[in-house]
Amino acid sequence: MSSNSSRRRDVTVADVARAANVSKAQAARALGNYGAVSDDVRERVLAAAEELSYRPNELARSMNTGKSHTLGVVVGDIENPHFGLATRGISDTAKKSGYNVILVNTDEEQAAEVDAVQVLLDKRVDGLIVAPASSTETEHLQRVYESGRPLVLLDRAANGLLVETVAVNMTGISQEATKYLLDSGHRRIAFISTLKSDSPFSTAAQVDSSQISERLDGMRRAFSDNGLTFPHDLVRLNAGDSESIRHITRELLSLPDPATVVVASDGLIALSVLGAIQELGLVIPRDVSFLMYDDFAWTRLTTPPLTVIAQPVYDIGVTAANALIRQIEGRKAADTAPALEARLIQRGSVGPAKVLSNS
Amino acid sequence: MSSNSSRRRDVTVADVARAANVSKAQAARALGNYGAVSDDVRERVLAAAEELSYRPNELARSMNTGKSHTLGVVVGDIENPHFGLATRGISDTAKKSGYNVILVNTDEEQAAEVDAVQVLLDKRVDGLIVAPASSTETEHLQRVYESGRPLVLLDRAANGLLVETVAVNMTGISQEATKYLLDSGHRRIAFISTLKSDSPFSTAAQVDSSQISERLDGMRRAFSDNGLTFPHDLVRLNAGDSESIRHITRELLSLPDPATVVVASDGLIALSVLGAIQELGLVIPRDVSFLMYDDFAWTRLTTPPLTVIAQPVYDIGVTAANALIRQIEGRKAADTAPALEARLIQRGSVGPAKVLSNS
DNA sequence: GTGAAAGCGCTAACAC
DNA sequence: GTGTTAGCGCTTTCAC
Repeated sequence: MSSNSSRRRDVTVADVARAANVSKAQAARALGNYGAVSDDVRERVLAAAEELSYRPNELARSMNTGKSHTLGVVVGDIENPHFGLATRGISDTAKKSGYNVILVNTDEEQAAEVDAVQVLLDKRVDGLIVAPASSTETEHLQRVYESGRPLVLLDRAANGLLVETVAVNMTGISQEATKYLLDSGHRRIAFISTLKSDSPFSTAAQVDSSQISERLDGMRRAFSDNGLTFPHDLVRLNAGDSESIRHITRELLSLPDPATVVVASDGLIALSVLGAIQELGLVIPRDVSFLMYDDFAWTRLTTPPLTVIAQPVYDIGVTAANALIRQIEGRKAADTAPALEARLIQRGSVGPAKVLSNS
Repeated sequence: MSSNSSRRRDVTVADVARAANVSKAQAARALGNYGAVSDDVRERVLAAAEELSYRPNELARSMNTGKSHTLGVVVGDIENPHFGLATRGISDTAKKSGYNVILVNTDEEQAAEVDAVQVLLDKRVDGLIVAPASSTETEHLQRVYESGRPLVLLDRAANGLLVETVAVNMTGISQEATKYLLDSGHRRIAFISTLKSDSPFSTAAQVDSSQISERLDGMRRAFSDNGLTFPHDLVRLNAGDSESIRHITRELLSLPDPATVVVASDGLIALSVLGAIQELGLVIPRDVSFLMYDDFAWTRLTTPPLTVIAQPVYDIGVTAANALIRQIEGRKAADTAPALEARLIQRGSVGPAKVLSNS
């Protein structure tokens, strides 16, 4: 049986080399399998390594090669199943190509994101996947880009940044969904997002997130296609925590000219909106209609099941990871652009608009 | 304006030292703020660093210090909101203490877990948090322990491993919940878990997960407290993907002596079980009762809202991270043991047992 | 094929 | 306080 148990210090190439009676260089070559090594030497080295249960120090290795075989991922909220799923896609894909993943959560705080990117860079990750909290404050991403480190944006584009971005375009689907709502007779369509924005929404204002601005664009188009005017007064940004979302929901539904349908911009928001509607004693879709982004399993279990805009979230993660790895390994973009498209799934939460009592 | 933009090579302490007209050592001391440095020198160095936009190479730093300021986290499935939340707790806590988190997903595969632990060790993380896929195959964890690297187990204990474990004890709550079911007249109580197990469940068999065996223990106790026999035939392990769970559910509900209540061992399973019940056209709790582990927001939105066993998942993450960091920094355990307890939340999914037609 | 020796960017003894 | 000099564990010239 092997004598020494692993005590304090780790065993190094030098130890292995000594045990195998070869030079450190040869041992290193055999272990890292690069360069030229005779079969004889390789065998002896590998045997010795096994015997000593040698494990390379990846830190030292990375320092020389400059490669850490690690992908840095920065997301707003890992607790949000949307990001959970996307992260899963990234992680699975990374593993398949021999990469690890460092995950940093930013709480959707700009400062935290800047920090996270810096930390990851300092750790010399081979590349970064970032779901930027803002589409306008992007100097930190610009720096990454300039430093030459591969970077892929997830879910949201960054203004003026020529960086590969993996996201489904939301304009079309939003337009389609809105048309559907209009066709059902709805005119008072509310939209709730947690997006942090300085100005409460106003027509001209550039919205600080490509995802959200695309969705709003789609809504606007659908309205103008029908010769109607988009009800800006029903757009609510800055919806924060659950309580805030509930409050907003109650308010939207008790306006003099209330919303007849509420669109929730993600699954977390949806839960709070639905909670509020439930508390108000309103019945979907009789009293109010409901539409949400993202399709999770629970949306089929409510009464009625919910009408949603489903996104291929896992695939977005996979695609982003593949794109990043391709960049890292300096390969050309594949010509087969995988179609990432959202689609409207009509279930039971959208009904005809409630006829107004007056007129 | 500063002349050189960041081109190829990174700027190093040597560069900064040169620019500040001091020795490399002094520059390093000032930058890493350790050792003795005069105010004058510190200022010059910091200014130079700023000017050159110097960033320390954390890899090099880690190699010397042996500390990477990084926590390795190994979970079965980040897509599962249970782990999403726990991870969030870990991540928040880590950040607060200046640690980063490397997340590795194992798909609940033992081999992947062994691998993940090894990779993290190779990357020289300061410590590990692992939610072990198995309570019995623990050699890899044993090795971590022996190597002296701090290790904390999450959610599940490992047999014979004297490692700090953060998990709520499930026996008591399971007993309480089962008593509640028994009091409601249920005798045919089914339990579904995705736990991978060699043998289909049998009384004596040691179940390969502390979490699950505790839950089963609790059930058994409640039954014997009432002088009843636990219906082992209704325990289903190895429930795999969604389709498998649905199949199992259908089967349990169509036995000659069918289950009158189904207990789902986590949120993901619950979704499939509920889907199956819905497809069967059964109504909860009239036709069948339902109980699940973990309390997510959507459990309040179904009709009826679901009765659940809530665990402080986020806090489990927080506690685990704190414990690990404490170990890493060599501090003593805090005497204030934070109580992590699960509790039964009665909502509407458990009703009186359906009276059997025969007898 | 092989080995000696020079780094990678940083920290840490050790003198002064 | 400051500078000099070794390393950390590995990869990588560069001779032989």
